[in-house]
Amino acid sequence: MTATIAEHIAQQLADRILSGDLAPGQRIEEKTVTEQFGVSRTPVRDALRQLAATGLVAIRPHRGVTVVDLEVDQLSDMFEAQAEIEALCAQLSARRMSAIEQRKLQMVAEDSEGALPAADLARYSSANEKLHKLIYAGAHNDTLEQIAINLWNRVAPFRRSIFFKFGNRMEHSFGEHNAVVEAILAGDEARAREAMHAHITNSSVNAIDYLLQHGGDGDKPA
Amino acid sequence: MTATIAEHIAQQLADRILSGDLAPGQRIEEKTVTEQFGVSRTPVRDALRQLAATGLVAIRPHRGVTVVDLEVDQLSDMFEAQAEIEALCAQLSARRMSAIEQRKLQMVAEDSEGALPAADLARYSSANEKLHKLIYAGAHNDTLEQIAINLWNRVAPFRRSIFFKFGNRMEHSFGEHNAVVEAILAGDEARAREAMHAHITNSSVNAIDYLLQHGGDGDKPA
DNA sequence: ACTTTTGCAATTGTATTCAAAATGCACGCA
DNA sequence: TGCGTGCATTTTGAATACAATTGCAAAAGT
Repeated sequence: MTATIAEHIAQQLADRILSGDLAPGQRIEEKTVTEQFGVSRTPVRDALRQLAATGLVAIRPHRGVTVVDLEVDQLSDMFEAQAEIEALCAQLSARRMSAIEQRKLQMVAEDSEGALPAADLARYSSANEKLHKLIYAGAHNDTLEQIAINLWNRVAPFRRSIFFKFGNRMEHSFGEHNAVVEAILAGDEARAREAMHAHITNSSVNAIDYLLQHGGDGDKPA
Repeated sequence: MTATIAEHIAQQLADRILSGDLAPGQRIEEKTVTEQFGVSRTPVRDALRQLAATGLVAIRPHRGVTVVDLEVDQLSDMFEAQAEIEALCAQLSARRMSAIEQRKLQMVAEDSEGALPAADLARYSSANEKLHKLIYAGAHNDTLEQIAINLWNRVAPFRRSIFFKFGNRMEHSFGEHNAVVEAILAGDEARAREAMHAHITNSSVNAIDYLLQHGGDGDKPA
């Protein structure tokens, strides 16, 4: 159960960042984390270094740790990169997915459809993440999968806060997903690539617009 | 000038890994590093965590730190990912490079040509790295650039040891570079993409072959 | 009243100490 | 003679203590 305290803390903090519990721009003091987990500063510092490396937090010497808060143009870069990377994963998935993987993809797509009538955002969001990660894995390239997951995590805090503000986005998203899934199941690499590229690009537009309106700052408390 | 000791150590260790001074698979003991730099274990540990996050070293709980030594199939994945990522960078470079960036690219290409007659591997290797990194930067996407640099660093120790064993590879490499550069200068996205993809793939073949012959192990001392 | 400077408090960076896990070796036994 | 168990050493993980840098605030000077 206990790999190492530092690892455990890193995992917990990452979850809290991804879930939005810790908002972009928010400060993370070592002392606070220390008290919350009842451990010394050493494993906390280790954990924070790990998170910094994944890009979830930023550490500035003598100035402390903050949850990354991206400028609009940085986020644009990240969205573009994600569009390209995911498009690539979709293409490779169309080429390499096994029958079992394809079936799983179908099942998740169908599950997400079930969330539409009830406008169940939480359920759709969960299925959405599963679907994308299946496509990462379907590319059958661990390096690429890691890159894709990392990108996903880094933009997650921003996409999430936006996704819940544009309800109608869910239906569009579903339609785009279907296009991607169909292309993958048909083994049509080019179409899978294009469909995924369009999907990520579309879903990015809302996020960018939203951030432009709100001055690039996240939903910080004070 | 003094950012922080940990950062400094991380930089130094990274250099030693990339230069091949620390070979893949080699163990890195905290105590040793401690003595070499004349500091305590804390900043050394910080540095090692940073390196672990970039993928240059592997840390296994209670078992110490080693320079990453990849299995053949892991390395294959990495080469494939690199081919795709660099191809993407080349494509975007063809689309977005400024006149100044294009000129720099030309200059580096010409410089690398100067290394051919003398079979100056060190000089060619240096120009080679510059050329690739110019293309990363030319894509005008910081996220993508970081991903590309990270991939480059991770495979560098393996490419390097191979590059010096296949002298004739240099001329082929130069020819492929020219194809990429020409396509970028012409603004031909598709051709730039394909040319770079072919280039990385070709240069990977030797590395894979070499590693297969030598049992997947690096050039460890003992 | 405003600007500048200086000192204090808080937080991070570094060193040192303590504890726990893992590796290697020796001894004993089959 | 070969293998397994148990102990000792070594090395890493965690906790604590110390130092240095930063940011703010208060006070003094203009």
